[in-house]
Amino acid sequence: MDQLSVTFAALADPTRRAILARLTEGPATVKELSEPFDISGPAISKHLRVLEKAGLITRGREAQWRPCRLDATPLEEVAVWAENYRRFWDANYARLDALLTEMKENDR
Amino acid sequence: MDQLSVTFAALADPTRRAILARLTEGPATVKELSEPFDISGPAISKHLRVLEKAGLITRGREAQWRPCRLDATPLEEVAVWAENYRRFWDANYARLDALLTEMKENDR
DNA sequence: CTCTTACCTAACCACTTGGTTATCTAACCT
DNA sequence: AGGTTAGATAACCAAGTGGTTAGGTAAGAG
Repeated sequence: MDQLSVTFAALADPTRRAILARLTEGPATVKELSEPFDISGPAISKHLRVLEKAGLITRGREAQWRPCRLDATPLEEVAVWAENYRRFWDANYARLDALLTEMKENDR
Repeated sequence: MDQLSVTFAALADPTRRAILARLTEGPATVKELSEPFDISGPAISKHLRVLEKAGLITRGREAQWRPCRLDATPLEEVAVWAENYRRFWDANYARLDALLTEMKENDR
């Protein structure tokens, strides 16, 4: 699978996006990351492995803790990819705008 | 599942992203969309249903054809989401830059 | 009316995913 | 040394995914 697919797949889970959001406030241990969710430790471990394979986090070692930190670089590719479609969602607004104008015309 | 998760999941497949890319050039029938890929018709049908449920395409009816057209509006949410992380990938560049500067310093 | 074309649905298969519990390692604390 | 804490791994399970083939429907063409 290509990098972009792996990234999108990693982002397709709300728990994983919440973990990323938490990591914007700074590094955190696995325990800290798992606190907001009522799922088991191993489940969190799996999510972290998915994020790590997608290159979205990196993990260090400090005694018995394995602190995670955000690495947002793959998200730039996501942003660039999405931005290429901007003219199409803009186009929809343009079309809607045209429709509304037409309706006003017909009203008169 | 929330809208964003469904959108990301839909985008996590290269075939589906290729279909979206093709649709930027204008509406297309299912047959036309399936041509570039050597997978069966039903497989394409499934991909289209995923895209439709994600709100990324709409489908009309014209005689025996069911023309698909792009609806990029869910991608705006994706772009906005990713943009919120811009400062973090920028931060990485900043850190890398600092590192390179430091290495140059040490070289002298 | 029959044939072909475009497309969908159903049933099936192998593989992946998101979760679990149970068990292990590694480091710190008495 | 023994106990606790942080975390990973293994084995398992239900549900979802991406593909297949077979068969169905609906519309245009001869």
